[in-house]
Amino acid sequence: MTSQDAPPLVFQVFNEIGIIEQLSRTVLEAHMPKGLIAPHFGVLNHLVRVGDGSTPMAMARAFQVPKTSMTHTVAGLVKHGLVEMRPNPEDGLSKQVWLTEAGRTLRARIIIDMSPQFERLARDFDISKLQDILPVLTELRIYFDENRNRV
Amino acid sequence: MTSQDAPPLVFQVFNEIGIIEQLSRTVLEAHMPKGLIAPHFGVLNHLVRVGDGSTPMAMARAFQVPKTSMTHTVAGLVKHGLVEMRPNPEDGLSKQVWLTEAGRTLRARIIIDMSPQFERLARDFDISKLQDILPVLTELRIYFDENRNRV
DNA sequence: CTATATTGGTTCAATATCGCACTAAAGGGG
DNA sequence: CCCCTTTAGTGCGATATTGAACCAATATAG
Repeated sequence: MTSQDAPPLVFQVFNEIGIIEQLSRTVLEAHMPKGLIAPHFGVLNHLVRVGDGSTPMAMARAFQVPKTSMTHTVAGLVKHGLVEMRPNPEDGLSKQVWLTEAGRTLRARIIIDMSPQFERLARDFDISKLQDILPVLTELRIYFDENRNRV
Repeated sequence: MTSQDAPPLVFQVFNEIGIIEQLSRTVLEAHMPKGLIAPHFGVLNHLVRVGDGSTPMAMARAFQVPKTSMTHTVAGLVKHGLVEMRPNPEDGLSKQVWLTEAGRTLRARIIIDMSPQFERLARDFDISKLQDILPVLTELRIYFDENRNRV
């Protein structure tokens, strides 16, 4: 590829995805209390949706981040009283992460606070287009996930 | 939204986008020399494609990052001899960022190194689907960009 | 059972991100 | 001109990310 060529399709897709990710993350973080950022919300949301009591390592795998990053993120949530760590009764090695009431409440409040923006997007943007791209994005994500070691 | 509902469509789309962004960034960074990460490539690539001599502030706006982040990224590129900073001849305040030969060469080499992965993706994945989603992603990115202050 | 390998988690250090505060240069009334 | 606002860039501090090294608990091989 020279500088004159249009970038390859795949390249363009990842480029747009990168920008959208950044802009949407900024929107999310605008609705989070000081000291908390997107990964904190990601963990809270995961624990609500999948059920709490998960281990840090399981979540590190779910989010595809190094375990040290998850340690740090969970520690931040503990510091803010949004989750609790307990020893895993099934073994003496791993731990479990449990939501506190404050954690559940904060997650719900953030979603409620953002809903007007989602509604505006739904008004201004042809939602059927999002419906169309979602399965392709999912397929692409799964492809990457499966080929993580080779790609 | 309660924890029982499926998350709203928009939410799911951003979720997939976030994961894909992370996985593709990891792939890119696997092809970068030690000490350089995705934002460094982003700037090199931008300077090749749009033309060098751009100012740090213009690039901060292009990438939608705070100017302090761009200062830091450009400083890293300077330290590695991939770009040069020059005073802007049009005013006494701003600066210009120019590629060095090493910068051009590195950017080209990274793209060449990644091309087998792109080709495999093109083989394994139905590329016409990417063709279909690209305009929607672009539209979504533009929507966010335009509503950055309100959303 | 013992030795070794694997696994979950933390600590530490290097680097990244970004808000705040600051300086210097422009630009715009008056 | 002078004052005031805006703009580009930097320094600094707080927090984030992540690889390397480490520890403790398990699992496995012999």
